[in-house]
Amino acid sequence: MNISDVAKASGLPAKTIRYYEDIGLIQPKRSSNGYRACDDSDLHRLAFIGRARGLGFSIEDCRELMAFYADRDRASADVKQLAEDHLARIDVRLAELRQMRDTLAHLVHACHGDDRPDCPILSDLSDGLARA
Amino acid sequence: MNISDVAKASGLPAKTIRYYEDIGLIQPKRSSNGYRACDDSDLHRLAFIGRARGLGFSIEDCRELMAFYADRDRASADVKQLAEDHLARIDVRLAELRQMRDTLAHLVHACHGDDRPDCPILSDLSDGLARA
DNA sequence: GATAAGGTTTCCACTTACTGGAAGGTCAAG
DNA sequence: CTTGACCTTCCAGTAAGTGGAAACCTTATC
Repeated sequence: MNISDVAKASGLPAKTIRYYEDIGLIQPKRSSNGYRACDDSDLHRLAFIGRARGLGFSIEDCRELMAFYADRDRASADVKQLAEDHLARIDVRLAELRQMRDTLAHLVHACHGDDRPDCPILSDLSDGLARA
Repeated sequence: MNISDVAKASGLPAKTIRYYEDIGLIQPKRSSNGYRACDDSDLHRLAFIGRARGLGFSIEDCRELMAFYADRDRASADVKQLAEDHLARIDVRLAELRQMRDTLAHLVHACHGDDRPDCPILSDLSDGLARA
């Protein structure tokens, strides 16, 4: 398969696939013309990475997950630990975002949004009175 | 005020304040020794930026918000529009994160996390069966 | 006056995970 | 034989800082 075929099959942009090769996530063979010749295992790895990235795992996490996947003898506890750490980071980020959203929604609601210049959003940013 | 004083007062790292000057968000005067001599208006601007960043506004948004703030005649509708757009982006991000979190939590829960190699997390990443 | 500690300056590099674009080689069709 | 669609590499840029080096300034102490 040429790169655009794998791109279609994996759902990843060709550019991204080249990048993943650059950073050593895949090592596809090359055809005599220099084109990447991806096989099913390359596609499988890319799909794996795509799904892990879709769950928010970092590239380094993906590297580790793939190493875990390749090591048929590793303990599932190791994988679970990695996933739990990631989950905890997501929860932190979620809490932050919810807080932002609530404050922002409150401010947006308070702003009448008409032709007049008076604006509670700017007032709040300016004087730092964050009324929840 | 020297930079460390403003850092303390604004809650921003000195490095960040220098960076904000680099990109033109503030233009503090200089003392004869070359040190930045920040006045209250610099501090006010930094605090404003810090709060806007805390609400997740991008630097470019901050630039615009400060322009709005400086323009006493702009319509509050303009500010509200900017904030609403930002709120909408946050909502999208929140929905994505929640989806990630739910899928991930499900997988973590399904993984027994012991010494054995069998692991639903890796299985899912590998075969792409995302059972919600 | 010397020295040491601590604050400040600039500048350069690095981070994450790509993405865009340029210059050029390859392939299949007509 | 040319056209268009692929493909290649390499360089640069993104967001928003952060880390560190080398050098200058200030203040206190000896």
